Amino acid sequence: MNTNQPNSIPKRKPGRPKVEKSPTKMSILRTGAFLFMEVGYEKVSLESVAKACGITKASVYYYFNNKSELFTECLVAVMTIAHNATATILSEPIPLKDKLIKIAIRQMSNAHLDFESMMRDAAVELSDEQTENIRKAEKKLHDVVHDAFQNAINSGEINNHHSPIVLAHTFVALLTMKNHLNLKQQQIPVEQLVAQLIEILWTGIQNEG
Amino acid sequence: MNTNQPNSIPKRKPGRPKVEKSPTKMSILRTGAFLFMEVGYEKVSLESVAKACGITKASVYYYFNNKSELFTECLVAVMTIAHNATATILSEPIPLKDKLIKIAIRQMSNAHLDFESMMRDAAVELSDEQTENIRKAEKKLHDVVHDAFQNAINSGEINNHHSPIVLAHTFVALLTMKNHLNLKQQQIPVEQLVAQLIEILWTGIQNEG
Amino acid sequence: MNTNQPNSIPKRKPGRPKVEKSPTKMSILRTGAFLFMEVGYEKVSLESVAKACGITKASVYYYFNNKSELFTECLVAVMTIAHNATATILSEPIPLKDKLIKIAIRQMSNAHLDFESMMRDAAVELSDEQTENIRKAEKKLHDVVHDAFQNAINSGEINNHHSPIVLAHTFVALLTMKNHLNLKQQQIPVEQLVAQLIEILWTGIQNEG
Amino acid sequence: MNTNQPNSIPKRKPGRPKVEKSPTKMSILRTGAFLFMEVGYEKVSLESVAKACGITKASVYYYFNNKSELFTECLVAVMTIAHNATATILSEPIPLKDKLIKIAIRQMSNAHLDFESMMRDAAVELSDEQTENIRKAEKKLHDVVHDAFQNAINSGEINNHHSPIVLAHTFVALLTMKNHLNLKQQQIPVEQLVAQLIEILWTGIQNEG
DNA sequence: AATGAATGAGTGTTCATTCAT
DNA sequence: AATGAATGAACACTCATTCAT
Repeated sequence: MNTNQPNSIPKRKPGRPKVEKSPTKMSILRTGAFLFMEVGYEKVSLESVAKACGITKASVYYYFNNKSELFTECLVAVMTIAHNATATILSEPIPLKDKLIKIAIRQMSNAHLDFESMMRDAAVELSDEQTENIRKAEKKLHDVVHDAFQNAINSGEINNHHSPIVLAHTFVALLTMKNHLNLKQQQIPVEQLVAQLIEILWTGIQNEG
Repeated sequence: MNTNQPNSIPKRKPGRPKVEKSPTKMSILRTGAFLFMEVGYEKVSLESVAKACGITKASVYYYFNNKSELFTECLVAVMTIAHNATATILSEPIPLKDKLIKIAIRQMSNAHLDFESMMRDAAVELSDEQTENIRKAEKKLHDVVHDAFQNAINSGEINNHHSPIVLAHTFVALLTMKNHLNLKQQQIPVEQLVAQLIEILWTGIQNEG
Repeated sequence: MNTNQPNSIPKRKPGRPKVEKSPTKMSILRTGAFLFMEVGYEKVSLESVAKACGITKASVYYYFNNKSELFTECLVAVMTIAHNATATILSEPIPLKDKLIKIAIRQMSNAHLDFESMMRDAAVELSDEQTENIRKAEKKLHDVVHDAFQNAINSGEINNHHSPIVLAHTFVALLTMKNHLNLKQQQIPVEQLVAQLIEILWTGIQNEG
Repeated sequence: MNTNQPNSIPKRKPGRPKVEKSPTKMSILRTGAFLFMEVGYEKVSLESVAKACGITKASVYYYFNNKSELFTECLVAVMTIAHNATATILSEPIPLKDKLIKIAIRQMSNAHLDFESMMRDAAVELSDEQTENIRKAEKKLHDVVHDAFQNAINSGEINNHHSPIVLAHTFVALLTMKNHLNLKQQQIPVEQLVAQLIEILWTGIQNEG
């Protein structure tokens, strides 16, 4: 580009250039996501997020207009990551049952709250648009599981006694069990727990061929 | 009151004595239980409990030392009631599968939060003793289900591929699905949902005899 | 009242009886009124009101649900007092001109902001009902002045060249002049200032009889 | 820049030089003046000024050291403009009464806050020097009115019953009435309102010759 | 010349808790 | 038995101001 051509001087934006994806913003997102998943919407104060990032509350507001907006962006990020990881596993050339086990282990290893509980907690403060955005990200996650069950039904890998919708929800419901069990004394290793859960589910849906 | 005066000996009423707890205290317990189950620990203010009872905040403190104590007593009450109802159903002379369905329908018909989510919400504010008290009440509920599964295994009604502990937890985990599904568009009637869920579980554990 | 009659025991309300017009509440009202009139809505923080009363911010909230409610009650109180004082003066058996002077002196001696400026300041935060309440109290003040001018026109005490509406507003507008003059160096004694102002107004409206 | 190099002597443009102030600074001044007059000192955030100018908050600080300085310069500018306009009208060869009407109409047509209310709003944050600067600009406006009244008294156009100081202030006070009336239901056309107000004032001060 | 980043001080509001009555 | 009064600690959010780039 020739800056000497009088008619087409490409005006370089004045002032300090913006950093691509500000590390501070990323730090807030990561910390927020972790905290929200850990203790829920209400119990996370912006002060705590800031402190965990080593910055000030006001700085959080520099990047996010308010708490519900931060929450939304954090949740969408988490959902997107979970979706990608799940989709990757589902596309592997292994039996569905093994995929389900891998997904369950991964999910349960991430300490986090039950998704619906958290949404209920945040519900009153989220705008319709924000709720929709999170739901959209969540639906993508569900859809990828739903499709996997649908395909398995079509290919005869599992029987067609149950709608893939219910199967997907059942699978997700089982994933929350880790929280139920973890908080009590009986510490069962994740792998073992997953194995048993999937076994139960699988016996109920497998094709007897 | 002078108990020595012959005329004023407080005659102990014959028959089963009424519950000794003052009606006000009972009212607080009932209201608190409902509200806590409805919206969780943090979102229930003592002011709201008082107002719902038609009394003042200070009156709540007259009967309960603090919020966590009220919470504890409410939860223990709820658990005890649920335990009794469950035990009654389990003692009926019908197949285990039908019992599970009856229990599931009853549980899901009571709109309420996921138990574990609520405990996590309240966790930081509960003393160890309070947590233990609630857990004890909850354990009684689980035990009664656990015993039912154990008996079914012993009697051969279901297979012995899975530990009764996991079965009990799986069963309880499935019970929380109502919340997951209800919050979304697809409104499925409780009975139908229960039927499908128990069907899946049952196929996984029934004895093939 | 006979408390022995079993059917009509006048239940004495339980608990600590409420003080008639709580001195604390009165103190808040007085202090708030003074501060609001002195520096306007936004610049008065509830913290400052509380401190001026020797209590805590939370205590202010014990008596008033929020800032706008406190503001409303303060303003209505001020307006009511001003109305009563004005009405009293207007009912005295002296010439209208003298009444106007007395009113003006009283008004100007109370240091306060221009009423409309303050309302504009508070406007965005007041509910429609609150605004209406204040306006109602203000209207009573204006009406009593308006009626006085109307009567004077009817009785021929002043000419009928101007509508009583405009006369009332002109009179009130002149009352705000103290603020304009006071803030500058030229300190003119209130009485002298009032005399000149009313003189100008009066010459414009008196009947030449 | 080396001014010794013969080829780069910055040639001073012939004729009247353009206003030296950068267009950005002028934009800030204009926008600030408008906003301050519209909603007062406190309610104008530097963010809003910047956004209205299409620049950043930090840029405002590049041209003005702080908010009170911006306010001061804005107000002085407004006052100067008002002074010039008023002086122009007063120098026209028409009767004083007509001049007053023209001035009043012009003033009332510019939607803005009462000047004194705004000064009181900003008072605590202005340095003595800043306050003085604004007052000086305002005084020039008052003086030109004051002189007009003085001249009218000297020439016998109006009577000498009132000091020109009070007359000037009375005139200015009447100018604020628009705000008082506009905010209520009775919408009176500016011209009609002005006519009535000046009529009252005029009857009170005219010479009966 | 102009900006992105960051902050400290303050504001309205809520709520569990205490205490004298 | 029940209540009115009062409080301290926390929280979401705003804004003028600073500074390196």
